[in-house]
Amino acid sequence: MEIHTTSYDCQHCPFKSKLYIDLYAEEMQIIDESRKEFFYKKGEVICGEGDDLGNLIYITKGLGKLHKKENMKTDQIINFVVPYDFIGFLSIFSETKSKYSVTAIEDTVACAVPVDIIKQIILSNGKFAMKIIENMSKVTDDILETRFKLNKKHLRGRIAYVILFLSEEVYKNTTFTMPISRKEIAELINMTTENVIRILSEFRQDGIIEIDGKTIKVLDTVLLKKICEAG
Amino acid sequence: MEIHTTSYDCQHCPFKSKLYIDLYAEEMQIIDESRKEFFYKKGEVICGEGDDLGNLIYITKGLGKLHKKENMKTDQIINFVVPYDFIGFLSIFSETKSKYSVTAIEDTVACAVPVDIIKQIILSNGKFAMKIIENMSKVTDDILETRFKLNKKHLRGRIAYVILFLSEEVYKNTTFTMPISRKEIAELINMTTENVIRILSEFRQDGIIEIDGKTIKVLDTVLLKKICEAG
DNA sequence: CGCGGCTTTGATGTTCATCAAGTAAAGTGG
DNA sequence: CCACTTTACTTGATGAACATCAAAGCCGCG
Repeated sequence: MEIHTTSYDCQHCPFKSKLYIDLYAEEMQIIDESRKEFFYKKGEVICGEGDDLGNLIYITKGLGKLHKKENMKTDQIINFVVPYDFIGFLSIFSETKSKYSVTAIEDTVACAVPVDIIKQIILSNGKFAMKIIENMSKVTDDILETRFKLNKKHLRGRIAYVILFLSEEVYKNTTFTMPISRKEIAELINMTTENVIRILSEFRQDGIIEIDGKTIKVLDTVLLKKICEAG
Repeated sequence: MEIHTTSYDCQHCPFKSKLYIDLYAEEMQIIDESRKEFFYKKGEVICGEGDDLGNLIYITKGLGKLHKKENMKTDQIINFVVPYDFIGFLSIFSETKSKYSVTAIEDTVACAVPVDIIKQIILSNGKFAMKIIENMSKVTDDILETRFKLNKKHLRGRIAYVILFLSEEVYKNTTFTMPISRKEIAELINMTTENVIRILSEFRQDGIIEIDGKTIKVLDTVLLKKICEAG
Protein backbone atom coordinates (compact mmCIF):
# COMPACT_ATOMS: atom_id res chain seq x y z
CA MET A 1 0.00 0.00 0.00
CA GLU A 2 1.34 3.46 -0.75
CA ILE A 3 0.08 6.96 -0.37
CA HIS A 4 -1.19 8.07 -3.67
CA THR A 5 -0.41 11.40 -5.21
CA THR A 6 -3.85 12.87 -5.01
CA SER A 7 -5.21 13.24 -8.47
CA TYR A 8 -7.98 15.67 -7.69
CA ASP A 9 -9.46 17.43 -4.69
CA CYS A 10 -12.80 16.45 -3.15
CA GLN A 11 -14.52 19.28 -4.91
CA HIS A 12 -13.96 17.59 -8.26
CA CYS A 13 -14.13 14.00 -7.07
CA PRO A 14 -16.93 11.94 -8.61
CA PHE A 15 -17.62 10.64 -5.14
CA LYS A 16 -18.75 14.08 -4.13
CA SER A 17 -22.09 13.73 -5.83
CA LYS A 18 -22.77 10.58 -3.87
CA LEU A 19 -22.47 11.71 -0.30
CA TYR A 20 -20.84 15.07 -0.05
CA ILE A 21 -23.21 17.03 -2.23
CA ASP A 22 -24.85 18.84 0.65
CA LEU A 23 -21.66 19.92 2.35
CA TYR A 24 -20.76 23.55 2.81
CA ALA A 25 -17.50 24.72 1.28
CA GLU A 26 -15.76 24.81 4.66
CA GLU A 27 -16.87 21.27 5.51
CA MET A 28 -15.70 20.06 2.14
CA GLN A 29 -12.39 21.70 2.78
CA ILE A 30 -11.99 20.06 6.19
CA ILE A 31 -12.52 16.68 4.61
CA ASP A 32 -10.21 17.51 1.76
CA GLU A 33 -7.42 18.47 4.14
CA SER A 34 -7.79 15.53 6.48
CA ARG A 35 -8.31 12.76 3.99
CA LYS A 36 -5.62 10.50 2.61
CA GLU A 37 -5.67 8.61 -0.63
CA PHE A 38 -4.13 5.16 -0.75
CA PHE A 39 -3.20 2.82 -3.54
CA TYR A 40 -3.55 -0.91 -3.01
CA LYS A 41 -2.20 -3.65 -5.21
CA LYS A 42 -4.40 -6.65 -5.91
CA GLY A 43 -4.37 -8.84 -2.84
CA GLU A 44 -3.48 -6.14 -0.33
CA VAL A 45 -5.61 -5.75 2.77
CA ILE A 46 -7.37 -2.40 2.92
CA CYS A 47 -8.91 -2.95 6.32
CA GLY A 48 -8.29 -5.95 8.52
CA GLU A 49 -10.60 -7.69 10.94
CA GLY A 50 -10.07 -6.18 14.36
CA ASP A 51 -8.45 -3.01 13.05
CA ASP A 52 -9.38 0.26 14.67
CA LEU A 53 -12.16 1.92 12.74
CA GLY A 54 -10.47 5.29 12.83
CA ASN A 55 -11.20 6.17 9.26
CA LEU A 56 -14.14 6.07 6.97
CA ILE A 57 -12.67 4.45 3.90
CA TYR A 58 -14.34 4.33 0.53
CA ILE A 59 -13.11 2.96 -2.72
CA THR A 60 -12.90 5.35 -5.64
CA LYS A 61 -11.35 3.01 -8.17
CA GLY A 62 -10.86 -0.75 -8.43
CA LEU A 63 -12.61 -3.65 -6.76
CA GLY A 64 -12.55 -5.18 -3.33
CA LYS A 65 -14.12 -7.93 -1.33
CA LEU A 66 -15.76 -7.55 2.05
CA HIS A 67 -15.09 -10.66 4.05
CA LYS A 68 -14.82 -12.20 7.48
CA LYS A 69 -12.73 -15.03 8.86
CA GLU A 70 -14.73 -18.17 9.32
CA ASN A 71 -11.95 -20.34 10.68
CA MET A 72 -8.27 -20.98 9.97
CA LYS A 73 -8.82 -22.00 6.38
CA THR A 74 -11.94 -20.32 5.09
CA ASP A 75 -13.46 -16.89 4.79
CA GLN A 76 -17.01 -15.81 4.35
CA ILE A 77 -17.15 -13.24 1.60
CA ILE A 78 -20.04 -10.90 2.28
CA ASN A 79 -19.97 -9.14 -1.06
CA PHE A 80 -17.98 -7.10 -3.50
CA VAL A 81 -17.07 -3.50 -2.85
CA VAL A 82 -17.22 -1.32 -5.94
CA PRO A 83 -16.34 2.35 -6.35
CA TYR A 84 -18.65 4.71 -4.52
CA ASP A 85 -19.79 1.93 -2.25
CA PHE A 86 -20.09 2.75 1.36
CA ILE A 87 -20.33 -0.78 2.53
CA GLY A 88 -18.00 -2.56 4.87
CA PHE A 89 -17.86 0.50 6.98
CA LEU A 90 -21.39 0.36 8.20
CA SER A 91 -20.29 -0.87 11.59
CA ILE A 92 -18.03 2.17 11.80
CA PHE A 93 -20.82 3.99 13.58
CA SER A 94 -21.59 1.29 16.11
CA GLU A 95 -18.25 -0.36 16.74
CA THR A 96 -14.73 0.78 17.41
CA LYS A 97 -13.04 -2.19 15.79
CA SER A 98 -13.86 -3.64 12.42
CA LYS A 99 -15.77 -6.89 12.34
CA TYR A 100 -14.86 -7.43 8.71
CA SER A 101 -11.92 -7.17 6.38
CA VAL A 102 -11.76 -5.47 3.04
CA THR A 103 -9.18 -6.71 0.58
CA ALA A 104 -8.35 -5.39 -2.87
CA ILE A 105 -9.07 -7.97 -5.56
CA GLU A 106 -7.95 -5.56 -8.24
CA ASP A 107 -5.58 -2.61 -8.05
CA THR A 108 -7.59 -0.20 -5.99
CA VAL A 109 -7.59 3.42 -4.92
CA ALA A 110 -9.21 4.25 -1.61
CA CYS A 111 -9.85 7.42 0.31
CA ALA A 112 -9.65 7.57 4.09
CA VAL A 113 -11.32 10.28 6.11
CA PRO A 114 -11.04 10.27 9.92
CA VAL A 115 -14.33 9.10 11.30
CA ASP A 116 -14.30 11.81 13.95
CA ILE A 117 -14.49 14.42 11.24
CA ILE A 118 -17.36 12.63 9.55
CA LYS A 119 -19.16 12.41 12.87
CA GLN A 120 -18.61 16.10 13.50
CA ILE A 121 -20.17 16.99 10.19
CA ILE A 122 -23.09 14.65 10.81
CA LEU A 123 -23.69 16.53 14.04
CA SER A 124 -23.63 19.92 12.39
CA ASN A 125 -25.09 19.25 8.95
CA GLY A 126 -28.45 17.50 8.93
CA LYS A 127 -28.56 17.10 5.18
CA PHE A 128 -25.30 15.23 5.24
CA ALA A 129 -26.59 13.03 8.05
CA MET A 130 -29.68 12.31 5.99
CA LYS A 131 -27.54 11.32 3.01
CA ILE A 132 -25.55 8.92 5.15
CA ILE A 133 -28.74 7.41 6.50
CA GLU A 134 -30.25 7.02 3.04
CA ASN A 135 -27.09 5.44 1.73
CA MET A 136 -26.82 3.01 4.64
CA SER A 137 -30.44 2.11 4.22
CA LYS A 138 -30.06 1.36 0.54
CA VAL A 139 -26.85 -0.61 0.92
CA THR A 140 -28.26 -2.72 3.72
CA ASP A 141 -31.44 -3.44 1.83
CA ASP A 142 -29.39 -4.55 -1.13
CA ILE A 143 -27.18 -6.95 0.75
CA LEU A 144 -30.09 -8.54 2.58
CA GLU A 145 -32.15 -8.95 -0.57
CA THR A 146 -29.27 -10.45 -2.52
CA ARG A 147 -28.42 -12.83 0.26
CA PHE A 148 -31.95 -14.11 0.71
CA LYS A 149 -32.28 -14.61 -3.01
CA LEU A 150 -28.97 -16.41 -3.29
CA ASN A 151 -29.81 -18.74 -0.44
CA LYS A 152 -32.80 -20.04 -2.23
CA LYS A 153 -31.00 -20.68 -5.49
CA HIS A 154 -29.41 -23.97 -6.40
CA LEU A 155 -25.71 -24.10 -7.13
CA ARG A 156 -26.16 -23.48 -10.85
CA GLY A 157 -28.28 -20.43 -10.17
CA ARG A 158 -25.71 -19.01 -7.80
CA ILE A 159 -22.83 -19.46 -10.22
CA ALA A 160 -24.95 -17.87 -12.93
CA TYR A 161 -25.56 -14.93 -10.61
CA VAL A 162 -21.86 -14.36 -9.98
CA ILE A 163 -20.96 -14.52 -13.66
CA LEU A 164 -23.76 -12.13 -14.58
CA PHE A 165 -22.86 -9.75 -11.78
CA LEU A 166 -19.24 -9.51 -12.83
CA SER A 167 -20.05 -9.35 -16.52
CA GLU A 168 -22.85 -6.82 -16.33
CA GLU A 169 -22.34 -4.79 -13.17
CA VAL A 170 -18.59 -4.70 -12.76
CA TYR A 171 -16.85 -5.14 -16.09
CA LYS A 172 -19.73 -4.32 -18.44
CA ASN A 173 -18.34 -6.79 -20.93
CA THR A 174 -19.15 -10.36 -21.92
CA THR A 175 -15.47 -11.22 -21.64
CA PHE A 176 -13.68 -10.56 -18.38
CA THR A 177 -10.99 -11.85 -16.06
CA MET A 178 -12.19 -13.40 -12.84
CA PRO A 179 -10.79 -11.24 -10.04
CA ILE A 180 -11.17 -14.04 -7.53
CA SER A 181 -10.22 -17.70 -7.30
CA ARG A 182 -12.63 -20.62 -7.49
CA LYS A 183 -12.23 -21.00 -3.77
CA GLU A 184 -13.27 -17.39 -3.24
CA ILE A 185 -16.31 -17.81 -5.45
CA ALA A 186 -17.25 -20.71 -3.21
CA GLU A 187 -16.79 -18.52 -0.15
CA LEU A 188 -18.96 -15.83 -1.67
CA ILE A 189 -21.95 -18.00 -2.50
CA ASN A 190 -21.67 -20.72 0.11
CA MET A 191 -20.67 -23.83 -1.72
CA THR A 192 -17.54 -25.95 -2.11
CA THR A 193 -14.65 -25.16 -4.43
CA GLU A 194 -15.14 -28.48 -6.20
CA ASN A 195 -18.71 -27.66 -7.08
CA VAL A 196 -17.80 -24.20 -8.35
CA ILE A 197 -15.39 -25.86 -10.77
CA ARG A 198 -17.81 -28.62 -11.69
CA ILE A 199 -20.60 -26.22 -12.54
CA LEU A 200 -18.34 -23.87 -14.47
CA SER A 201 -17.32 -26.93 -16.51
CA GLU A 202 -20.96 -27.85 -17.04
CA PHE A 203 -21.66 -24.34 -18.29
CA ARG A 204 -18.70 -24.67 -20.64
CA GLN A 205 -19.89 -28.04 -21.92
CA ASP A 206 -23.37 -26.60 -22.42
CA GLY A 207 -21.92 -23.80 -24.53
CA ILE A 208 -23.03 -21.10 -22.11
CA ILE A 209 -19.53 -19.79 -21.39
CA GLU A 210 -15.95 -20.20 -22.56
CA ILE A 211 -13.25 -20.64 -19.94
CA ASP A 212 -9.54 -20.06 -20.28
CA GLY A 213 -8.08 -20.07 -16.80
CA LYS A 214 -9.31 -16.89 -15.20
CA THR A 215 -10.80 -15.53 -18.38
CA ILE A 216 -14.51 -16.03 -18.82
CA LYS A 217 -16.48 -15.30 -21.96
CA VAL A 218 -20.24 -15.33 -21.73
CA LEU A 219 -21.72 -16.85 -24.88
CA ASP A 220 -25.38 -17.13 -23.93
CA THR A 221 -26.44 -14.33 -21.62
CA VAL A 222 -30.11 -15.10 -22.08
CA LEU A 223 -29.79 -18.70 -20.94
CA LEU A 224 -27.53 -17.65 -18.08
CA LYS A 225 -30.19 -15.23 -16.89
CA LYS A 226 -32.81 -17.95 -17.08
CA ILE A 227 -30.65 -20.23 -14.96
CA CYS A 228 -30.07 -17.41 -12.50
CA GLU A 229 -33.77 -16.57 -12.24
CA ALA A 230 -35.00 -20.16 -12.13
CA GLY A 231 -32.60 -20.79 -9.27
CA MET B 1 -56.08 -2.91 15.19
CA GLU B 2 -57.33 -0.16 17.43
CA ILE B 3 -56.01 3.12 18.62
CA HIS B 4 -54.72 2.63 22.06
CA THR B 5 -55.39 4.93 24.93
CA THR B 6 -51.91 6.26 25.37
CA SER B 7 -50.58 5.00 28.63
CA TYR B 8 -47.72 7.45 28.97
CA ASP B 9 -46.21 10.33 27.07
CA CYS B 10 -42.90 10.08 25.24
CA GLN B 11 -41.12 11.78 28.06
CA HIS B 12 -41.73 8.79 30.30
CA CYS B 13 -41.65 6.11 27.64
CA PRO B 14 -38.91 3.53 28.07
CA PHE B 15 -38.24 3.91 24.37
CA LYS B 16 -37.03 7.41 24.99
CA SER B 17 -33.70 6.24 26.31
CA LYS B 18 -33.09 4.30 23.15
CA LEU B 19 -33.38 6.94 20.46
CA TYR B 20 -34.91 10.09 21.78
CA ILE B 21 -32.50 10.81 24.56
CA ASP B 22 -30.81 13.69 22.80
CA LEU B 23 -33.98 15.47 21.79
CA TYR B 24 -34.81 18.95 23.00
CA ALA B 25 -38.02 19.36 24.92
CA GLU B 26 -39.76 20.99 21.96
CA GLU B 27 -38.74 18.19 19.61
CA MET B 28 -39.92 15.60 22.09
CA GLN B 29 -43.21 17.44 22.28
CA ILE B 30 -43.62 17.51 18.50
CA ILE B 31 -43.18 13.75 18.39
CA ASP B 32 -45.47 13.26 21.34
CA GLU B 33 -48.23 15.25 19.68
CA SER B 34 -47.94 13.65 16.25
CA ARG B 35 -47.48 10.06 17.23
CA LYS B 36 -50.22 7.49 17.49
CA GLU B 37 -50.22 4.37 19.53
CA PHE B 38 -51.84 1.25 18.12
CA PHE B 39 -52.83 -2.05 19.59
CA TYR B 40 -52.56 -5.18 17.45
CA LYS B 41 -53.99 -8.60 18.23
CA LYS B 42 -51.83 -11.63 17.51
CA GLY B 43 -51.91 -12.23 13.78
CA GLU B 44 -52.76 -8.68 12.74
CA VAL B 45 -50.63 -6.99 10.11
CA ILE B 46 -48.79 -3.95 11.43
CA CYS B 47 -47.27 -2.94 8.13
CA GLY B 48 -47.98 -4.65 4.81
CA GLU B 49 -45.69 -5.17 1.86
CA GLY B 50 -46.19 -2.28 -0.52
CA ASP B 51 -47.73 0.01 2.07
CA ASP B 52 -46.70 3.63 2.07
CA LEU B 53 -43.91 4.21 4.52
CA GLY B 54 -45.52 7.29 5.95
CA ASN B 55 -44.73 6.49 9.53
CA LEU B 56 -41.81 5.30 11.49
CA ILE B 57 -43.31 2.52 13.55
CA TYR B 58 -41.66 0.86 16.49
CA ILE B 59 -42.91 -1.78 18.81
CA THR B 60 -43.08 -0.94 22.47
CA LYS B 61 -44.67 -4.12 23.74
CA GLY B 62 -45.24 -7.58 22.31
CA LEU B 63 -43.56 -9.48 19.51
CA GLY B 64 -43.66 -9.31 15.74
CA LYS B 65 -42.16 -10.92 12.70
CA LEU B 66 -40.53 -9.11 9.83
CA HIS B 67 -41.29 -11.00 6.66
CA LYS B 68 -41.58 -10.84 2.91
CA LYS B 69 -43.76 -12.74 0.47
CA GLU B 70 -41.82 -15.39 -1.39
CA ASN B 71 -44.69 -16.67 -3.51
CA MET B 72 -48.37 -17.49 -3.10
CA LYS B 73 -47.82 -20.01 -0.35
CA THR B 74 -44.65 -19.14 1.49
CA ASP B 75 -43.04 -16.22 3.26
CA GLN B 76 -39.47 -15.52 4.09
CA ILE B 77 -39.26 -14.43 7.70
CA ILE B 78 -36.32 -12.09 8.08
CA ASN B 79 -36.35 -12.01 11.85
CA PHE B 80 -38.28 -11.22 14.97
CA VAL B 81 -39.11 -7.70 16.00
CA VAL B 82 -38.91 -7.12 19.73
CA PRO B 83 -39.70 -4.01 21.75
CA TYR B 84 -37.34 -1.12 21.12
CA ASP B 85 -36.30 -2.62 17.83
CA PHE B 86 -35.98 -0.28 14.97
CA ILE B 87 -35.79 -2.92 12.33
CA GLY B 88 -38.18 -3.42 9.49
CA PHE B 89 -38.20 0.24 8.98
CA LEU B 90 -34.70 0.63 7.78
CA SER B 91 -35.85 1.05 4.21
CA ILE B 92 -38.02 3.90 5.39
CA PHE B 93 -35.17 6.25 4.59
CA SER B 94 -34.47 4.95 1.12
CA GLU B 95 -37.86 3.81 -0.16
CA THR B 96 -41.37 5.21 -0.22
CA LYS B 97 -43.12 1.87 -0.08
CA SER B 98 -42.34 -0.97 2.30
CA LYS B 99 -40.51 -3.95 0.89
CA TYR B 100 -41.43 -6.01 3.91
CA SER B 101 -44.36 -6.78 6.15
CA VAL B 102 -44.46 -6.74 9.90
CA THR B 103 -47.07 -8.88 11.60
CA ALA B 104 -47.85 -9.23 15.28
CA ILE B 105 -47.20 -12.74 16.55
CA GLU B 106 -48.23 -11.76 20.03
CA ASP B 107 -50.54 -8.98 21.18
CA THR B 108 -48.49 -5.95 20.40
CA VAL B 109 -48.42 -2.23 21.05
CA ALA B 110 -46.79 -0.05 18.42
CA CYS B 111 -46.08 3.63 18.12
CA ALA B 112 -46.29 5.46 14.81
CA VAL B 113 -44.53 8.76 14.19
CA PRO B 114 -44.82 10.46 10.78
CA VAL B 115 -41.55 9.96 9.00
CA ASP B 116 -41.51 13.58 7.85
CA ILE B 117 -41.25 14.68 11.42
CA ILE B 118 -38.43 12.27 12.11
CA LYS B 119 -36.62 13.52 9.03
CA GLN B 120 -37.07 17.12 10.12
CA ILE B 121 -35.52 16.38 13.47
CA ILE B 122 -32.66 14.52 11.83
CA LEU B 123 -31.98 17.65 9.80
CA SER B 124 -31.98 19.94 12.78
CA ASN B 125 -30.56 17.77 15.55
CA GLY B 126 -27.25 16.11 14.73
CA LYS B 127 -27.14 14.08 17.92
CA PHE B 128 -30.46 12.50 17.05
CA ALA B 129 -29.20 11.75 13.54
CA MET B 130 -26.14 10.13 15.05
CA LYS B 131 -28.33 7.97 17.30
CA ILE B 132 -30.35 6.81 14.32
CA ILE B 133 -27.20 5.98 12.40
CA GLU B 134 -25.72 4.07 15.33
CA ASN B 135 -28.93 2.15 15.81
CA MET B 136 -29.25 1.27 12.13
CA SER B 137 -25.64 0.20 12.07
CA LYS B 138 -26.07 -2.10 15.03
CA VAL B 139 -29.32 -3.63 13.83
CA THR B 140 -27.96 -4.29 10.37
CA ASP B 141 -24.80 -5.84 11.70
CA ASP B 142 -26.87 -8.10 13.88
CA ILE B 143 -29.12 -9.37 11.14
CA LEU B 144 -26.25 -10.02 8.76
CA GLU B 145 -24.22 -11.82 11.38
CA THR B 146 -27.11 -13.99 12.48
CA ARG B 147 -28.01 -14.87 8.91
CA PHE B 148 -24.50 -15.87 7.93
CA LYS B 149 -24.18 -17.99 11.03
CA LEU B 150 -27.54 -19.66 10.50
CA ASN B 151 -26.75 -20.49 6.90
CA LYS B 152 -23.79 -22.53 7.90
CA LYS B 153 -25.62 -24.50 10.56
CA HIS B 154 -27.27 -27.81 9.95
CA LEU B 155 -30.96 -28.21 10.60
CA ARG B 156 -30.48 -29.30 14.19
CA GLY B 157 -28.28 -26.30 14.89
CA ARG B 158 -30.83 -23.93 13.44
CA ILE B 159 -33.70 -25.34 15.46
CA ALA B 160 -31.53 -25.18 18.54
CA TYR B 161 -30.87 -21.52 17.76
CA VAL B 162 -34.55 -20.66 17.52
CA ILE B 163 -35.43 -22.42 20.75
CA LEU B 164 -32.57 -20.75 22.58
CA PHE B 165 -33.41 -17.35 21.14
CA LEU B 166 -37.03 -17.54 22.25
CA SER B 167 -36.20 -19.05 25.60
CA GLU B 168 -33.33 -16.74 26.52
CA GLU B 169 -33.80 -13.51 24.59
CA VAL B 170 -37.56 -13.17 24.32
CA TYR B 171 -39.29 -15.01 27.13
CA LYS B 172 -36.37 -15.38 29.56
CA ASN B 173 -37.82 -18.66 30.72
CA THR B 174 -37.08 -22.32 30.02
CA THR B 175 -40.79 -22.92 29.44
CA PHE B 176 -42.58 -20.84 26.83
CA THR B 177 -45.31 -20.92 24.24
CA MET B 178 -44.16 -20.89 20.63
CA PRO B 179 -45.53 -17.69 19.12
CA ILE B 180 -45.24 -19.11 15.61
CA SER B 181 -46.29 -22.27 13.82
CA ARG B 182 -43.96 -25.02 12.64
CA LYS B 183 -44.37 -23.67 9.16
CA GLU B 184 -43.25 -20.23 10.27
CA ILE B 185 -40.21 -21.65 12.02
CA ALA B 186 -39.35 -23.26 8.70
CA GLU B 187 -39.76 -19.93 6.94
CA LEU B 188 -37.51 -18.24 9.46
CA ILE B 189 -34.58 -20.63 9.22
CA ASN B 190 -34.93 -21.90 5.66
CA MET B 191 -36.02 -25.47 5.94
CA THR B 192 -39.18 -27.49 5.41
CA THR B 193 -42.05 -27.77 7.85
CA GLU B 194 -41.61 -31.53 7.96
CA ASN B 195 -38.03 -31.23 9.10
CA VAL B 196 -38.87 -28.68 11.77
CA ILE B 197 -41.30 -31.20 13.22
CA ARG B 198 -38.93 -34.10 12.79
CA ILE B 199 -36.08 -32.36 14.59
CA LEU B 200 -38.30 -31.08 17.38
CA SER B 201 -39.38 -34.70 17.86
CA GLU B 202 -35.76 -35.83 17.88
CA PHE B 203 -34.95 -33.25 20.54
CA ARG B 204 -37.90 -34.54 22.54
CA GLN B 205 -36.77 -38.15 22.17
CA ASP B 206 -33.26 -37.15 23.20
CA GLY B 207 -34.63 -35.57 26.35
CA ILE B 208 -33.48 -32.09 25.36
CA ILE B 209 -36.92 -30.53 25.36
CA GLU B 210 -40.50 -31.33 26.27
CA ILE B 211 -43.23 -30.53 23.78
CA ASP B 212 -46.92 -30.09 24.40
CA GLY B 213 -48.41 -28.54 21.31
CA LYS B 214 -47.11 -24.99 21.27
CA THR B 215 -45.57 -25.23 24.69
CA ILE B 216 -41.87 -25.94 24.79
CA LYS B 217 -39.88 -26.71 27.90
CA VAL B 218 -36.12 -26.70 27.64
CA LEU B 219 -34.66 -29.49 29.75
CA ASP B 220 -31.00 -29.39 28.73
CA THR B 221 -29.90 -25.87 27.88
CA VAL B 222 -26.24 -26.83 27.89
CA LEU B 223 -26.67 -29.55 25.28
CA LEU B 224 -28.91 -27.31 23.23
CA LYS B 225 -26.20 -24.67 23.18
CA LYS B 226 -23.65 -27.24 22.10
CA ILE B 227 -25.88 -28.30 19.23
CA CYS B 228 -26.39 -24.68 18.28
CA GLU B 229 -22.68 -23.88 18.34
CA ALA B 230 -21.54 -27.06 16.65
CA GLY B 231 -23.98 -26.35 13.85
C1' DC C 1 13.45 -28.07 -8.23
C1' DG C 2 10.42 -29.12 -4.79
C1' DC C 3 6.78 -27.36 -2.03
C1' DG C 4 2.33 -25.53 -1.24
C1' DG C 5 -1.65 -23.70 -3.09
C1' DC C 6 -4.95 -23.72 -6.92
C1' DT C 7 -7.48 -26.46 -10.24
C1' DT C 8 -9.77 -30.43 -12.01
C1' DT C 9 -12.33 -34.98 -12.21
C1' DG C 10 -14.34 -39.04 -10.25
C1' DA C 11 -16.43 -41.91 -6.54
C1' DT C 12 -18.94 -42.09 -2.29
C1' DG C 13 -21.90 -40.70 1.44
C1' DT C 14 -24.84 -37.51 4.01
C1' DT C 15 -28.13 -34.13 4.52
C1' DC C 16 -32.10 -32.60 3.39
C1' DA C 17 -36.36 -31.71 0.28
C1' DT C 18 -40.07 -33.93 -1.68
C1' DC C 19 -43.88 -36.97 -1.86
C1' DA C 20 -47.44 -39.47 0.34
C1' DA C 21 -50.82 -40.33 3.79
C1' DG C 22 -53.00 -39.91 7.99
C1' DT C 23 -54.44 -37.50 12.42
C1' DA C 24 -55.61 -33.56 15.04
C1' DA C 25 -57.17 -28.84 15.51
C1' DA C 26 -59.36 -24.75 14.09
C1' DG C 27 -62.21 -21.98 11.53
C1' DT C 28 -66.93 -21.57 8.58
C1' DG C 29 -71.51 -21.63 7.23
C1' DG C 30 -76.13 -23.48 7.64
C1' DC D 1 -74.09 -26.47 17.54
C1' DC D 2 -72.82 -29.68 14.24
C1' DA D 3 -71.24 -31.09 9.59
C1' DC D 4 -67.79 -29.39 6.60
C1' DT D 5 -63.62 -27.53 5.02
C1' DT D 6 -59.42 -26.00 5.61
C1' DT D 7 -55.15 -25.52 7.96
C1' DA D 8 -51.69 -27.33 11.10
C1' DC D 9 -49.22 -31.24 12.64
C1' DT D 10 -46.92 -35.76 12.32
C1' DT D 11 -44.38 -39.95 10.49
C1' DG D 12 -42.29 -42.74 6.99
C1' DA D 13 -40.18 -43.75 2.46
C1' DT D 14 -37.63 -42.12 -1.53
C1' DG D 15 -34.57 -39.53 -4.28
C1' DA D 16 -31.97 -35.36 -5.46
C1' DA D 17 -28.68 -32.01 -4.37
C1' DC D 18 -24.69 -31.29 -2.47
C1' DA D 19 -20.42 -32.02 0.64
C1' DT D 20 -16.67 -34.84 1.45
C1' DC D 21 -12.89 -37.67 0.26
C1' DA D 22 -9.30 -39.05 -2.84
C1' DA D 23 -5.94 -38.48 -6.48
C1' DA D 24 -3.57 -36.23 -9.93
C1' DG D 25 -1.96 -32.30 -12.93
C1' DC D 26 -0.72 -27.49 -12.94
C1' DC D 27 1.43 -23.19 -11.78
C1' DG D 28 4.04 -19.85 -9.25
C1' DC D 29 7.59 -18.98 -5.97
C1' DG D 30 11.26 -19.21 -2.83
